[in-house]
Amino acid sequence: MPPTAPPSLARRAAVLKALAHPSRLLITEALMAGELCVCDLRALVGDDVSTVSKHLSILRSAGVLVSEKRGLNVYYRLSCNCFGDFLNCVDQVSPDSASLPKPLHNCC
Amino acid sequence: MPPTAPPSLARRAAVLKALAHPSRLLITEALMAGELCVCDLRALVGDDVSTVSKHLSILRSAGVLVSEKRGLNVYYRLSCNCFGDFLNCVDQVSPDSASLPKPLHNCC
DNA sequence: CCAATATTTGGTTAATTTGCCAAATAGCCA
DNA sequence: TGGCTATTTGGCAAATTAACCAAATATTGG
Repeated sequence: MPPTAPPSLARRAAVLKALAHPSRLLITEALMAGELCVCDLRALVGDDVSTVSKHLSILRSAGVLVSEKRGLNVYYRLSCNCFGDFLNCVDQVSPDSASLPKPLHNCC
Repeated sequence: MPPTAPPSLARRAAVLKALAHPSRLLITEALMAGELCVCDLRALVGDDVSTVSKHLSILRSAGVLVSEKRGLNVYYRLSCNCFGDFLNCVDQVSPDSASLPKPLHNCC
């Protein structure tokens, strides 16, 4: 077997699932500019702190984010800096294939 | 407003949600090699045909896949060819940050 | 040590998602 | 036309997810 095990379907899906929520994606996009503490992210998202904390927990256990406690605050940042390209691909997906005249070759 | 509206959070999240399921991701990966009909995909996934059809419907309405009917069969293919790079980013996310000794700089 | 602040965890309820079955729809050919 | 095959749709029960409140935990400073 290879030194790095082939990425399993479940593992890839878990990462995508972590990102597939508006609040969690908003958090991830915000962290592309640099680390933020939970209180910053709470203000950004607007939900209850406990809700935001659970979103962060999901992103962290999926490996998307890493955290570091400094004083009273916990700072979160992206574990990878490839999310820009990642989102570029997401954005290349057409707004809604059902609404397009031609079903094929929507983009790229 | 720009000719291409800025990609909304909800729109991006919807695309990711469509991909964030093991069966749907398996389908998407399989289609990277070229189009397949529903019966091929049913055999690949192993679920009931109606279940596979619903997965395909979700992927199509998210804009990830496009379909074309030829004869009795419906063929599905990717709307974009950027998914290879896309999955590379997903795979760069560490297996589980919680299991790593150091919380920072997991990858990239 | 005690109080104050920041974050996480537990628990509950509502909403969404999943996957199966059965039935409907569509295209092909005898 | 009638039957056959492929796919989609409707409906339902089980499982999962989301968001809130309350309570627990951790850290700093007086």
